[in-house]
Amino acid sequence: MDKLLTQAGLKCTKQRLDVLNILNTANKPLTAEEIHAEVSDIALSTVYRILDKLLEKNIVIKTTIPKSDGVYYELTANEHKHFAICLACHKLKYIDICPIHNTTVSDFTVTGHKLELYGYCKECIK
Amino acid sequence: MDKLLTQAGLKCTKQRLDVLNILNTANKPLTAEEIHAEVSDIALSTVYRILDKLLEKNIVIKTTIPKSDGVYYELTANEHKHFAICLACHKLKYIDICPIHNTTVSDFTVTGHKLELYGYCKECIK
DNA sequence: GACTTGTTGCAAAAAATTCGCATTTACTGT
DNA sequence: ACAGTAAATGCGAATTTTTTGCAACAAGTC
Repeated sequence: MDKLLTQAGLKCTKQRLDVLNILNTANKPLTAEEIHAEVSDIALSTVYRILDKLLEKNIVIKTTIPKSDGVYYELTANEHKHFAICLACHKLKYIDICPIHNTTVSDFTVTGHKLELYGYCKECIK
Repeated sequence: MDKLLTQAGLKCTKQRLDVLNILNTANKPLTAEEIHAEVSDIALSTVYRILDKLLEKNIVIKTTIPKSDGVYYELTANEHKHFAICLACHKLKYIDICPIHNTTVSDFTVTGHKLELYGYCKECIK
């Protein structure tokens, strides 16, 4: 986990490792508040500053979740960036398929992507 | 444009049409502030309330833009939801290809999606 | 171990979003 | 067209979220 930091030229502090670990084990996007709530002894402003750095280095990405307030963060490295959101019950369902493989765009080198599907889950479709 | 509102069971007010038109002509995601700046005589709180309703009815979606602050809104109806973001210069490039056609997920009925590609544009790759 | 620079904590400031309430407006059925 | 009804708006204030300044602290380097 600390390789992410050192490779990006960031100092490897306890606080940063905590944030990374929480994002990693959560396996879903979290808000700054949620991250702060999980680590007992870290200032909220520090969480924001850490997230800023991680965004800058493309270690995390920001996202929003339909029908949920606020901004969420998740690890770029996690292959859990793909989910389907039920527009009725608002539950997230992680999907493992990825239809984006080897997508090419002219005049652009693709290094990553984010995909969200909207629709209705089995329960709500009734 | 007003069909979107009446079909969703929303009253068709001047303010709502203004917001929809701005989102439609902008052809890119806008923040609440940006929308407010474009319509001279509408309260900012009203912009937020309108956006809430439009989200609720799935007429707009929320999104974030890497390296930009805040929450952005864009029309679901617009087929401009797909863009590539350069991680170096942070420019958006709209893409017209859609690799998601007819994607199916088990136990889920897909009605829409959002796709963002990350990478480097021609200029920055050098 | 001392040095240098980047990081953190805290409290305060700024920005973004929501809320309460009086007034106005859009739709419905005459 | 007209009155009635429920919903939408404007305004300011309250709340929530995010950023900032600065002194103390900790990580990486020699």
